[in-house]
Amino acid sequence: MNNAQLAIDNETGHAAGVNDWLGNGQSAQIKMGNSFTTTNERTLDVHEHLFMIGDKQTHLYQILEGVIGIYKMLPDGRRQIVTFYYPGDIIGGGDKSNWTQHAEALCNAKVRCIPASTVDTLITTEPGFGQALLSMLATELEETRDQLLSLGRKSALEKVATFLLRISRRNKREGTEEGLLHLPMKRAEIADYLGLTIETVSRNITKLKTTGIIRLESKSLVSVKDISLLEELADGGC
Amino acid sequence: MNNAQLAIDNETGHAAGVNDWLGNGQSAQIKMGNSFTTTNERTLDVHEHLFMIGDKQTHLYQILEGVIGIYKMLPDGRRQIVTFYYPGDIIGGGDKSNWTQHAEALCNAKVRCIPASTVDTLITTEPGFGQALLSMLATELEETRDQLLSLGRKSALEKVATFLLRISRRNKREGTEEGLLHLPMKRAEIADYLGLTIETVSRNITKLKTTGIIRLESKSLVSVKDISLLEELADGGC
DNA sequence: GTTCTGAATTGATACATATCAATACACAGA
DNA sequence: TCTGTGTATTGATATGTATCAATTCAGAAC
Repeated sequence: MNNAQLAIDNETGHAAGVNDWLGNGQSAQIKMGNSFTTTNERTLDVHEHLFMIGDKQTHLYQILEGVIGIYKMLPDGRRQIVTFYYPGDIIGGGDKSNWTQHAEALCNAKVRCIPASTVDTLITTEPGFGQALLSMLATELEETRDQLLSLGRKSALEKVATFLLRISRRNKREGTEEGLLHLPMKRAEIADYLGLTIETVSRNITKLKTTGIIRLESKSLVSVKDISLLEELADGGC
Repeated sequence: MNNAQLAIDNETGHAAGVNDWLGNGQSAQIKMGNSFTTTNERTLDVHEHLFMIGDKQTHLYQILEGVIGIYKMLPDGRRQIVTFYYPGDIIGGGDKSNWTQHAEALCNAKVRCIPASTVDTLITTEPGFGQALLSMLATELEETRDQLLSLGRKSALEKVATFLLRISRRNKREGTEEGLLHLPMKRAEIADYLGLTIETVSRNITKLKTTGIIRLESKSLVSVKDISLLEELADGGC
C-alpha cells in the first residue's frame, strides 16, 4: 500500500486507512452512515489511460489489479514517471479539481471508481476519514521526497538498486516473498521513473547480476541473492 | 505560499487556507471555538536547525521571516534539499510522529511554533481546517512532483531556469516584483536543490546572463530581462 | 584604506551516462 | 517449426556535468 494506514484508531488500536472506508473491492457498495453509495469498476488494457492531464477529477481510483503509472511530460517528449500505483493504492485524494498528470496502465489493470462527491461526503460524515486521507497524502509526499534524493544525488547503479529495494519492501509489507521481485513494467518505464535511459537501466541490472546481488529469472522476474548488499548500494555505499 | 489556499469557502467565496485558522503571526493566540491557544515564536540564525531527522514532531511551524531548507542526506554526505519554505508557508501537517528530514535556516529566520495538539484539536473542532490541510499537502505533493520532472529529465540550464522562474512566480503570487528575484540561499544550496554542483549552477547562471535573459544586480539579486525566454527554457526548449 | 575569509566564478580535464548502432532474445501468429 | 515484431542487451563513441585547481569577488574586521 502507498499507504493510508498510519492514523491510529484509538478504540481498536488498529491502523485506520482510507481503505477501511472504501472497502477492498469485494463489495461495490460504500457505507456512509446508514446510506450506501455504489461504485463501479473499470478495466484497462496495457497502455490505456485512466486519465490525462487537465481532465476533470471526477473520481478517486482504488487499484484492484495491475499497475498504473503516473507521469508528466515536457513538450519535446521527455517523460518523467512520478509514481507507480499498485493494488490497494488510492489515486487522488487531494482536493485538486483537475488532474495534473497522466495515468496509464502499465499492464492490464482493474480499478474501482469512487465518485469525488462520495469522498466529500465521507470527509464530513465519517470522523477519521479525513485523517486517513491526510495520512495517505503525507506518506505519498514522503515517498516522493525519497525519490527526489534518488534522482538528484544517486548514481545510476544506486538508483536501480533503490528501485528494486523499494519493490522488495513493498512485497514484505504485503506479506509476499521479499526476495522475488516481479517487474510489471518495461525497461523504458523504469528508465522514465529513474531519470535514466533504457540502456543505462539494462547495463546496471546486468551489473547487479554479474556481481551476484540479483539473478534474472526472466526479463521481468528478479530474485535477490544478497539483500544486504542491495541495501548498502541503495543507501549510498557506506 | 506553499500553498494552503485552494479549498473554497462556499459562503464567502474566498480561498480558505491553513493560515486562516493559524493567523499571520501578528497575534500569538489561536482561536478554537471559544477558547484560545497561545503560540510562541522562535528565532533562528543562519545554519541553525529547526529540527533534525528523527526528532519528535511536536509542533507545526509557520514561517514568519527568512527561508528554511528541508533536506535529506546520504551517509557519505551527499545532500538533497527537497523544499525551500518561505514566509507564510507551513512546515508539517502530515500526521507523521517524527520528522523524516532535516530543517535548517538558510538565513536568519523567525517561525511561529504551533503545538501538534492544537492542530489535532483544530481538525476535530473547526470544520474546514482538515480540508485546508489536505489542500496544502496536495499542493506540496504537486510541487514536489514538478521537481521530480526537473531532476529526472531537465538539463542543468533548464533546471536553473526553472528554479528562477519558480521564484518569479512566487513573487507574482505574493504581489511583489516578478522580475526582481532575491536569492536568500547560497550557490551550494541551489546546487543541492537542483542535483547539481556549485560550479555547474554558477556556469549556467553566467550563461543566462551572457544570453541577456537575466542580469546579476549582485550575487544574490537577479533581475529577469526576458521572462518569456526564461519560461521557454524552463519548460523544455520548444 | 588594508587584510582576511568565505563565496562565486572561471578554466582544464575526467568520467558517467547518453546516444547511435548492432545484435540477441522471447513471445505471438502463421 | 518458422517468421515477424517488440523488447532487451551489448558495444562504440559523444557529450554534459563533475572534479580538481586557480583566480576573482565582496563583505567583515581591523
